[in-house]
Amino acid sequence: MNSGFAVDPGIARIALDVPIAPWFDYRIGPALAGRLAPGDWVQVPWGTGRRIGFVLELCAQSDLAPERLKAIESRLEDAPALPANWFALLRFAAGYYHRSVGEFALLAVPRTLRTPPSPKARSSAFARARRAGRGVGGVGAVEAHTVGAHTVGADTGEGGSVGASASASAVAGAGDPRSAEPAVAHLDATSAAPVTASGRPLPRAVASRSAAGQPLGADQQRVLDTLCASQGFSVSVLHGVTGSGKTEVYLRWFEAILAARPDAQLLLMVPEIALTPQLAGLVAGRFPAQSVAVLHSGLGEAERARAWLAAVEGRARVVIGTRLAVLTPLPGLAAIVVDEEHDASYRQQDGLHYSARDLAVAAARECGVPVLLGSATPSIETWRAARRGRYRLLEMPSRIGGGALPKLHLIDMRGLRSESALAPQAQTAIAETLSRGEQALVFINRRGYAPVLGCDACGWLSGCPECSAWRVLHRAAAGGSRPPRYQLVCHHCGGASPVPRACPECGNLGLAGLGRGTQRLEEELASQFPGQRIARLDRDVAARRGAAQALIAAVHDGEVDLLVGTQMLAKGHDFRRLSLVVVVDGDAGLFCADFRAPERLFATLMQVAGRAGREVSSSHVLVQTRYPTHPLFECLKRHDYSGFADALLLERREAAMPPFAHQALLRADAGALDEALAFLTAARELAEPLRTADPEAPVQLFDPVPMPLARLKGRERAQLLVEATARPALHAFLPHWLASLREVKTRARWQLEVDPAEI
DNA sequence: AGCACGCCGACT
DNA sequence: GTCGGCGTGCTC
Repeated sequence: MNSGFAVDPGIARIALDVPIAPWFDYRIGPALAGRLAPGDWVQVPWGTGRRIGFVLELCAQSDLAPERLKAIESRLEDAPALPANWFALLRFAAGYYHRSVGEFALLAVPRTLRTPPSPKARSSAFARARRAGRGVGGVGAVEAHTVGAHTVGADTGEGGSVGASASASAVAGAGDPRSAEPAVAHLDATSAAPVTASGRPLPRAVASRSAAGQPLGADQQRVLDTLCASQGFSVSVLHGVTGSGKTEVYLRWFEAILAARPDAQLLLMVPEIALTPQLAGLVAGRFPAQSVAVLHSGLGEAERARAWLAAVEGRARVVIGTRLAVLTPLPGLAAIVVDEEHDASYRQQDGLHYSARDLAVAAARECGVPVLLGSATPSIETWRAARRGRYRLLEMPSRIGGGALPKLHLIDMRGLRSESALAPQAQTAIAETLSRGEQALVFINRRGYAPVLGCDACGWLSGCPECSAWRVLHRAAAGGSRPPRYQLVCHHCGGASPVPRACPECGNLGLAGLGRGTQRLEEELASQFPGQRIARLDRDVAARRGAAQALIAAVHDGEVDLLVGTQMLAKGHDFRRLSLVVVVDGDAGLFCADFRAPERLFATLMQVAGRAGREVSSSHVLVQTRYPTHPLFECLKRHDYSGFADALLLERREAAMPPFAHQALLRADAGALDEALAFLTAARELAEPLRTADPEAPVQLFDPVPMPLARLKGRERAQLLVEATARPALHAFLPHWLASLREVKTRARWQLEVDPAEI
């Protein structure tokens, strides 16, 4: 500012959860003049109602005519202050994903706290959430579900034997907040040397001691020492095999930071809701329960508001959460861990698209703190950054306690004509495993009874009327002795229909389910292995609250011999008596159109293989495949993620595909495919004068095409891929393009996705 | 995105 | 005669 005159900030730019503009200008009335600052929460009139938003900045003038501006109604006096580093993150997110700050800001705020209070409410939503939080602790919701020692101690996969056995005693206290000893209190006073937010190196003595009291393995200690020496912003990748004890490293690092700086806040991000209760239970056992806050979409509104406020007001030391948690304002943020960083659930797919993993790195940068990305199979983007030296690579190549990784065998399914889902070798292996009193897991990534119902006379198949997909044959829960009932369910729109008595095309009565899913596999196994206790876990089973937890507990208690399930089983659970894993369809996605499919398959197989043998003497993984010579399996057999990823990077570089190209996807949907395609064609033409502006860094646009799942919920969908070899070129092009797209008159709905996951 | 208004079919 | 379907249009 070179003006000698004070600017009269008569206008406030307000962030609102409305996607039509990056901010909205409001007049500051006399009552609020001089009392408003960026970061303040305000209530403003909006249309016929009112909304809650934040002050982004104050200014003297608006682009809008003064008579179109409304005045701010009030400032929310008891709302928490929002840290500046949070706004920096929001600005980055809004710029990167080309959305408004308000959309990201208000997405992160629990609904109860951003809903204008009804006139009859006696106290504010903030006051209520604070009252509820006092004395109960942020982790309250977790304790209620996971006090049982078997559930908590045994389920946290990466804890490995160190973490798991340690938690058995720690968690006994976690159920009762009064007896949960604060882990940091055990650390000696000399360790309390204060460090700044960016952190001076911590004494080794601090890092190697913890409430768990068991020594770390050499790999773990080396990684921990490196992490504790981190100063300021840095990105580390913890590449550790399943069972190498990554969780224990995270917790020791957090303990060390808190010992040096008791007011620090740590963010632990986890991929799935299913994993949070177990992990939260473990963490609550290691830190004072009242200082742990859990944030995921499965929480009730009140619980969420309470945990969020505890985090925002700095009362929570450790915040555990799923992807949404990355947008939580944390005034004392000192470090971030992204566990299973490759996991697809870090990507928000519908509505506002973002990668929570990437935003975690951005948040760390904005706050000047270290971030750790942990995985047994890092994403290819992360792996490349590590290979280039942009991220620091930390390796934990072996299981703790010298445990052996499972031995992997391929079963060649070519020429095998069997009614059974399992090859004879697999059946024999299961029988032998069960006879030794050990457990076996059969993995099939397809839920339901059969993927499609078909007519054997005319070839009719059970298509979904709303989507370009088959309706899957599902067996409804059998009621007592009644025969099982079936229905057809679309896995995309959720639409269900009764199974027709006869073929709707030709009237033939011979309708049959084609192929198999978890339900049919369970049925087959029951007849092949009579007398064995068989359990199934998939999304249908887990839909009932508490069912998944109960089933997992039963497996741990040895009440299950044979386990059938989908992806859900592959994540995090550490089944110590499990010595055999059979993958029914090891080829799923191997030749899929999506170029990321092999990466996902490798991660899934590696993960499901990792379930086996953490406590048995030897364990085996059998992968049934029709392509036993595929190089992916060669790497998998050697547990050689690096080799696989390096080869993949080479391929991607030659094909100029991500991460060597940067992409954005314009998606449109309409009642008719032509409408969606017409919009995208117009969009492509509008891009022409913009993309040639800089011939040195070209942006390339492909032809508009129908999406792989062209029809969804009755809407026809199409997409247009935009690609550039340099990210700045792409991001320079997009704002101009988006501005011109907003002028297009179309009935199609559209949205831009930066760094699309699937193409 | 919400949430209004507005114009046409099956119910108390 | 109303309730309610979702098409269109606006929000600082």
